[in-house]
Amino acid sequence: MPEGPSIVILREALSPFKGKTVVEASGYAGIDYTRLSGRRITAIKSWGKHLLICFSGFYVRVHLMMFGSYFINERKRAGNPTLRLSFARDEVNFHTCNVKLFEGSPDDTYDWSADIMSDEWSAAGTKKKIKALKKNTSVCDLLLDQTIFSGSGNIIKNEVLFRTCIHPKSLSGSLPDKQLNALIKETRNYSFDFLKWKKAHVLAKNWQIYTKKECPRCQIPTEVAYLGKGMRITYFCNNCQQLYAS
DNA sequence: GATAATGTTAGCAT
DNA sequence: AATGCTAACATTAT
Repeated sequence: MPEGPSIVILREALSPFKGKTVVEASGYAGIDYTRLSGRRITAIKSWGKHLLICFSGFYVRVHLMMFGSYFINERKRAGNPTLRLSFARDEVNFHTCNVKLFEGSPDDTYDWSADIMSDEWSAAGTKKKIKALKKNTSVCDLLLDQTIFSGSGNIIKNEVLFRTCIHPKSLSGSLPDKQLNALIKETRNYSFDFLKWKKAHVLAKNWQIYTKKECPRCQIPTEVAYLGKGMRITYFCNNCQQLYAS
């Protein structure tokens, strides 16, 4: 389900629970659920694909992975939740996700400037991190690297490379400054389009290259390949996406 | 019913 | 020591 923008939607949906006290927590994540009982939620935050439910002195990280789902004041038909938070009048259920409790505050460990959806996101900081990478890092891996583009996923990768006319087999160290800047800027920009379209339930309708059989610019058939370390599916146009890999 | 898909990481191997 | 690869996990639509 989730790339960064989808987690922003989740964070916003849970924002009314800030200040509320957890009456009981349960599930099969294996965390110490008793820690949450009677504790007040101090903040609902997110970092990339991580949802952070914050309490005084600790926080719970929820990662929806590939198939995670959540239900607010309703329950999934089948299956037990990984995490259930029961409040006086409400209930939140998370299914099929990775849940972990951390001591301290998210500020201790998270680099907010890496989060493509954050107010603190930094283009300059992102560029600096990319420059520090090996020059032969593929742009496919780059756009899925959560320490650099926290929240970017496979859809964002595909659409951003198409929008910036960069061939997915390009290497980070071979990108001219102009293209590198465009890549960084467009990753954030598209992510906010993603958020807007996801909220309006028209995300897939606005895909230009992802899952497409034909390039919307050239009308020639798109290429499909499994690229990068993770061999993730990649759609691109061989004609209008320029290869930088000298 | 098989397949593949918006993801990550522990653990082993090099 | 650092890097790389694989298996594992879990759900749902096609």
